[in-house]
Amino acid sequence: MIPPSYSPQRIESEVFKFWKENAIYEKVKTKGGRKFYFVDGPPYTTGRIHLGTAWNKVIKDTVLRYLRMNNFAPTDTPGWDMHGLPIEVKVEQELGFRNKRDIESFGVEKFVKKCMEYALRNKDMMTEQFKSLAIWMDWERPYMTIKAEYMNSAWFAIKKAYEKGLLERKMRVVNWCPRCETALAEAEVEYAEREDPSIYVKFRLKNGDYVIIWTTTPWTIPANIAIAVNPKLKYARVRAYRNGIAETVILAESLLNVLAKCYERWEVLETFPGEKLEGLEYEHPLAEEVPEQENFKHFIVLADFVSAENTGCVHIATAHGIEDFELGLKYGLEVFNPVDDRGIFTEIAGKYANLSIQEANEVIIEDLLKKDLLIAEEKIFHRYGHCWRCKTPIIFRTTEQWFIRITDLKEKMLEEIEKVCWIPEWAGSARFKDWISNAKDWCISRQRYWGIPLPIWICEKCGKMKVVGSINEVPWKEDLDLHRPRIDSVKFKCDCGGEMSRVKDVFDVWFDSGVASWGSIGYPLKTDKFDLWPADFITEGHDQTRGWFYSQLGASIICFDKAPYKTVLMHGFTLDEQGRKMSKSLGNVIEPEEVIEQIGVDCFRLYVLSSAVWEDLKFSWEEARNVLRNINILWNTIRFAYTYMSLDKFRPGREVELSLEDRWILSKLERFNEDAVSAMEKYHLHRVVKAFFEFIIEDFSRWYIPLIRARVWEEAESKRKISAYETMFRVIDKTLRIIAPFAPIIAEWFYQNFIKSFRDGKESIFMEEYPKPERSLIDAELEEKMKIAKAIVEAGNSARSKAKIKLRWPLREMIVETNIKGLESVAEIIAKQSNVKEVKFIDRFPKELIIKPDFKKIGPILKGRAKEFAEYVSKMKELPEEIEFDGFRIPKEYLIVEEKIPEGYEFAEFSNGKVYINTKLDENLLREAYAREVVRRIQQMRKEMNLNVEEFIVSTVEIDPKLLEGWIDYIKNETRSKELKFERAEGYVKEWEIEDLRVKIGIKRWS
RNA sequence: GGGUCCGUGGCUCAGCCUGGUUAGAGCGUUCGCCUGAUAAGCGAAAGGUCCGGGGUUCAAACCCCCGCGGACCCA
Repeated sequence: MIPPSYSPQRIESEVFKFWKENAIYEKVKTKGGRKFYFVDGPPYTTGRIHLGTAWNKVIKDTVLRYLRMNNFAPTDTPGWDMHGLPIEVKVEQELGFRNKRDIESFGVEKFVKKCMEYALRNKDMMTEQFKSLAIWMDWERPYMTIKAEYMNSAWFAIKKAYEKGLLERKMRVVNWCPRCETALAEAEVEYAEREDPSIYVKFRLKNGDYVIIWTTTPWTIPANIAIAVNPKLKYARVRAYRNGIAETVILAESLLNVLAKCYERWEVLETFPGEKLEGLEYEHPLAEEVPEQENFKHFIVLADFVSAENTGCVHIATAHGIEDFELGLKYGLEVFNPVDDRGIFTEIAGKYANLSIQEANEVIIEDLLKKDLLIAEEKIFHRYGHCWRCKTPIIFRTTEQWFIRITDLKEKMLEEIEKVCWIPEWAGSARFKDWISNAKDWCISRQRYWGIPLPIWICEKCGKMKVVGSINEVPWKEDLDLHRPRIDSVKFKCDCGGEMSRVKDVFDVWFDSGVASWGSIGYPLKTDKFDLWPADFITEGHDQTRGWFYSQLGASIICFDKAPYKTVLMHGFTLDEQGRKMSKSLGNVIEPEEVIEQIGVDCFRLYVLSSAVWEDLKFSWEEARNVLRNINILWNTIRFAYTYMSLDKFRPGREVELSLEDRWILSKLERFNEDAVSAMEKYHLHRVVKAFFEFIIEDFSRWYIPLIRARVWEEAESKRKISAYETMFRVIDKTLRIIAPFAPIIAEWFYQNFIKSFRDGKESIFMEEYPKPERSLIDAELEEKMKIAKAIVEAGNSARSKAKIKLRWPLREMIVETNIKGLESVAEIIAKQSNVKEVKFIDRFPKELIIKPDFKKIGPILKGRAKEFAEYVSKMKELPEEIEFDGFRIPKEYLIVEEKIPEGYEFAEFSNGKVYINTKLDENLLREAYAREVVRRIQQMRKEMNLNVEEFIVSTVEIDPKLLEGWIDYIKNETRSKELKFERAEGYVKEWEIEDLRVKIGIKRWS
């Protein structure tokens, strides 16, 4: 039985139950023989999936189901990314911790355990959410980045890097979070608007002149080592006056206006290129406050990166800026870093010791002011980097970190991405290429707890280094857990006799997922599945350009000199209806559950799969509900077919005589099939969804079913009827299989409840093969003709609506004026759908022309005789090239020509011509019209009485029987009336108005 | 500041790669129709500077260049 209306929740629970009880997933999983290696990009275990994560997995599931139906047995191990700062921060919040000291005193072991529990709990919650989206993956056996086997895969990679000389420890400026007290990767820095001080400071040269610098980080001045100017830029030496006192200052010539912030007037003494300033020595502005600074020489250096902004002179603190540091390497400048891990000044900062950088900002500004070195103090709003987890503004600090020399691998990486198939193409050729070209060495060390420990041991005595590439080198065999702090207790003997201890750091969490292409199959600990590598297919959002696409490529080049994936589908982001990011602070987050509750899993899937995969998806409730409406139509069409087929105990496979519309819909079906398959080859999932809706709504529901209605209502067994069943069955059967990967629940449900009521089948639709198009059934010419027929019917409707004649009223004739030939074959269809008795096709419908002069044009020529001329031309039946009128020669351009529609006709245009309908109703037509009006009303009353479709009735109609002469049998037949009497209405009685007649109709059950 | 993508009726989008009838859908609006798929369905109408400007071309929503706006990534 097919219930009258589509209830997603109801069929979901039935199908989920069916799948579970019969272990369908397990059976389908092992069905195919062809190998396919898919790697799931592991979602981070935040605890809740959001719209984007849901979309991501739906894409994956659709592809996997498609592959399985094509006899592949794709790997479908789901992954979980479970380490890292985000979880540490969450756990810290739960425990009310403020900093690392709190963790240390709580105990690292307990803390790590908490993190693990938290990650596992979240993983379980998210698993349930994914399952409810009908995602068929191997949920019982996921890969997890926290498992020893997986961590081993990361160690393997780092060992490889070490062996290839790609691992190095070096002093570098890194993004540093003073709250989390750790280095951050580029990818972990989030930019946001922020207010900072903006100050202009005078630095006194040894010769007494001043150089003016600008900075938004006063706290970096204690670490100042140099001033940089651009060698090519023009600088000016200026005498500037303030309160009558003059001093000499230097800054970029084009930026002299800055002086107005402090000086009343000034005069330029000389100008010169920046290179002239090189080597000039100056006094550190806070020399007294920071005595350590006495140890350094301060002088002006040259740098191309200095631009003509602010003052054109840049204060350089080698410890606090990437460019500063690099410049320092070039000039051999000292690195003076007075700020500790927490962002607090150390003892060497002199006066500022123990102040945080924020506190120091104020004190420093005050000191500069006191020393009369501050030219101006302002505020600035600018974009500034923040820690992605705790939102603390990051600082730049020079620290010793572990790096992978990506810069050495760039060439190879660029070469390898050329071999990858990117969808869309520009994801690789433009976006990813750009990112790699700009890639810097990868800082892989983090000074944290919850992560894969760096497997690097260093001898405390001789400094020798040992990189452990395998879990097998760890002395314990049981209860294998490589996490901190236990791993920290492992020591190795050095050749020199000393003891080697592990470097305390853990891996950047991006490194974890970077090894997924072999970590997910347990390599190198297990080798049985490694022949699958590299991945045939992966798909993630475009944010993963810098993330997983990149980390995987880097790690893979290190280990295997080869890209870890063959095809990458890059999908978009989910945004809100206005195209904004969904975020808690904006309050515009839409939960997947919310959507599913409203429209169901299938509609959710079809909705997210309906827009171009690589484009951002602006979530719209309106559109989402529209999908539900469309699926409802699918439901109704199948229910329509089911009602009659089951009434007639239909079995497919009987001899048929296909009529025109049958052949047409089958042609459309095969075309849909072909489009679906070719779209899937390119992973253009959205094209399949679009084609599906177009086929079902436009072709099947709106056109085919109305055309065959009369055929399926026939009482007797007829070939015409069977052919319609046969056709519908084929359409539904194939369509369900085509769409099954996208809308698995409804497809399975109809497979069980519709398809299998009429033919034998497999246990599940997912054991069926994906349909292959039968191109021989595609008939382009027929499709074209039908398209025109549709257009003609629509034009006819339009003409009717102009003439205000209802479709229910039959018309004598329709005249189609067109130069298209061969439409006779669709004449019957047009006639039926337009409710006209006859359709004629002609090249030219004879019409009277109304010819009028264009008075604006002839007026000036003919003057007073224009009226006479108008009368003359109005009698003309045709339009000549030229008219001779009383000695004038009037070209046809001076005339306006209108076509007069013959009396009793109305018309409308269509793509290839015009459609005229004869609007005159003769007696016969009128009687038929009345008959149909009566039928319509009796049907309405039958419905109101809740009569069964097959039940017979007795009808009584209070109307002059002459009005229905010749149509009595028709009425009886249509309404299943055993008797039709023209007398006092009885039974269920209703009074109706048919045009201007009042008619009482009564019906009652026949017994 | 740089890279990539996107910009088409009130809204959501197709078309663009491969230039060529009158730029298509759906939603919404207005008017109507249909009726045993029916707590559905269908049609018609109104509504478009195809972001703006330049170029190439016989011809540009489509190809090229320069702007503007948005998203993502980077600086």
